[in-house]
Amino acid sequence: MKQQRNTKQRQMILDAVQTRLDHPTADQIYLDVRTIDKRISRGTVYRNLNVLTGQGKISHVKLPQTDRFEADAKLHYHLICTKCGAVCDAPLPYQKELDEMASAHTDYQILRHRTFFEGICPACQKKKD
Amino acid sequence: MKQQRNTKQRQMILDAVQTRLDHPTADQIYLDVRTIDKRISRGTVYRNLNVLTGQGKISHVKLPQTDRFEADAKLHYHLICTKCGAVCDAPLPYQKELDEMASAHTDYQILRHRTFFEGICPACQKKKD
DNA sequence: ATGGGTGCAAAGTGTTTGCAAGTAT
DNA sequence: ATACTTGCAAACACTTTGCACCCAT
Repeated sequence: MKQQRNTKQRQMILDAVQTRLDHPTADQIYLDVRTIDKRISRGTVYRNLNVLTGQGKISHVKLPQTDRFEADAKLHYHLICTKCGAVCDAPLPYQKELDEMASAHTDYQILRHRTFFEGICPACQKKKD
Repeated sequence: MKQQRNTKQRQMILDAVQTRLDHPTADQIYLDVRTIDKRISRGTVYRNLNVLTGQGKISHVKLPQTDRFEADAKLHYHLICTKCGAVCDAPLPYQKELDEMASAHTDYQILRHRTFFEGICPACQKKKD
């Protein structure tokens, strides 16, 4: 694997993800970092989010619409509001038995699974439209 | 809800999805339908795939990269090869208990969940690179 | 010094949309 | 006749990339 350096941009991007408690999109990270260094480019943010994900320092949350990133690298599920798009962690443990079941019944070499729940968040329920 | 018509384009698109045994992308459907009617447009395909999904006649498989569609409208999981992108149905039943668990532990009104397994398909395993 | 990294802008993907003309009901 | 649909092309939203310069090691 190629040697990877520690640039100040990469560090700022990691800090930005770790600072946020939610699930920011790449563009939100870009905007956050830009408040500190207004010369950073979107390309650099995208490239580094991928590098940091590869290093296991952050995780890439693959959802419909727009992908998101978060500091918590442990496997877990997400909840997404189909009205407003809000994303939060799901209060359920990762079901590793599902990977075992899938492995047992297919010839795929199963690595993991990703699950996201679709529903209406409390705020949108109140709007009752 | 607005009245929906039965156009020949819509029917051809539904037929195309039902004819395929795999999980075609919108563009694959477009190409398939084009072999029959070379005047159809991508916009029409996208619009109708959404309409048909809304009618419950087909299902929209939301995966990273490119969304796919399939004739089977029952809830089920998918397997995706991280090397070649191949998609197939997972041999596991939909775990409705997960929806109940999520409902019990959050204030979201849970509608469903989507799960996809990531792994290496048999063909790519043989390539052993 | 050397090769990974950055900024910039252009190019890609995949999908949606405005509009005038067409057509199912 | 009415209003849902279509074809076309332009517009979008998000992400990747080529390139010349820069900088961490």
